[in-house]
Amino acid sequence: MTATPNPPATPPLPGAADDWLRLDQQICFSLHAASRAFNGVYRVVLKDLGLTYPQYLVMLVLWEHGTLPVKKLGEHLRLDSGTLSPLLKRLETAGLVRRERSARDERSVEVRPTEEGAALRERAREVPRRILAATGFEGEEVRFLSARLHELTTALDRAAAGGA
Amino acid sequence: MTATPNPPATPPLPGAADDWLRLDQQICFSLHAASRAFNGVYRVVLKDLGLTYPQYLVMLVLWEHGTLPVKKLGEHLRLDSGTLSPLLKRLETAGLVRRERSARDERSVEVRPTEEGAALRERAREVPRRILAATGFEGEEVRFLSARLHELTTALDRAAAGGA
DNA sequence: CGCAATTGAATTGCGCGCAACCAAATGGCC
DNA sequence: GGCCATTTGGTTGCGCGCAATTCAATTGCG
Repeated sequence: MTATPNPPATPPLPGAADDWLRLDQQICFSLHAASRAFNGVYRVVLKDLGLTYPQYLVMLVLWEHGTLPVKKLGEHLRLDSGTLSPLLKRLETAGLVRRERSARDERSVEVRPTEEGAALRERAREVPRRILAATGFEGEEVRFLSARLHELTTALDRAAAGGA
Repeated sequence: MTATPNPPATPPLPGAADDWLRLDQQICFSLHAASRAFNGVYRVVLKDLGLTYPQYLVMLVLWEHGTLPVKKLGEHLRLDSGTLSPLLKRLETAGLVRRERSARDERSVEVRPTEEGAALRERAREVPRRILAATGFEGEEVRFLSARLHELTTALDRAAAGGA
């Protein structure tokens, strides 16, 4: 399955290029697919809670830090207002958070979990265990993988920001 | 940064649950963030080619396998027609592929790279090297990470399909 | 003080990912 | 041949994710 018969036309670089391309395909596919597969499992597990995966991420941050302005929320999650604003509006409609303009800085919007939102934390306690079970990995492996992915993200962000 | 002062209210499970939750946050965040970070780097690198990341994935498959029906493309990429149909339509508009109903099975639509689409392969040869450089990882590490992510995807897909 | 620059959210537009639904073609069965 | 389930793509609807724009509030600077 991993054997290319021969590049049919115009290879301006030596054969090694094809190896790069194959490697690229690997990491391309595997990361993309893993991300979507994770999303799928979270979708199933979170259905009971009425949360999507990104909404769950938001609630995780709010459970840990309490009330936060949209800006801070975005920094934790690497998301901007273009993504967060409608998402938070939906969470508010669902009765899980409240959004109110800060008194001392009218530009800022404070996001605060409601009673219901805070209560949801208890129902969410089962989630991590079920996710870990779905991975079939040991906690140690997950931790390791996590660390690697974090390194990767840091490097990629630097590269993207640094121009190329 | 990873120190929770103390769970303020109603923990029905012993403290270990908080560790699960933290671990979940880790893998949650790291995978999600890594996926988006990768997407961001690809966005930059692929801009010259006029391709998005998923479009690049489609072209990779077509470059390797030649003409394929939409169904097969979807199997390679784990994507369904809901995603592929509009994407392929855009690739066709861009002049990179042609779509034509199969003669012997009118249900099937064959996707074939055009001359221009095939030619794009040469311009894409630089991409993998630039991506790998952006990761700051060695080829070996990438290979390893890829393999792990592939395992992860397989496990997660099984779990999602298997009901839980 | 007044005015420009900056900041924080919201909005718009577009592409992806997926579920749900639909239509046409095919193949099996009587 | 007629009737059915299955297969294959397409369409719709909704929720991200991100770039670009807009707008109000704030800050900084003369």
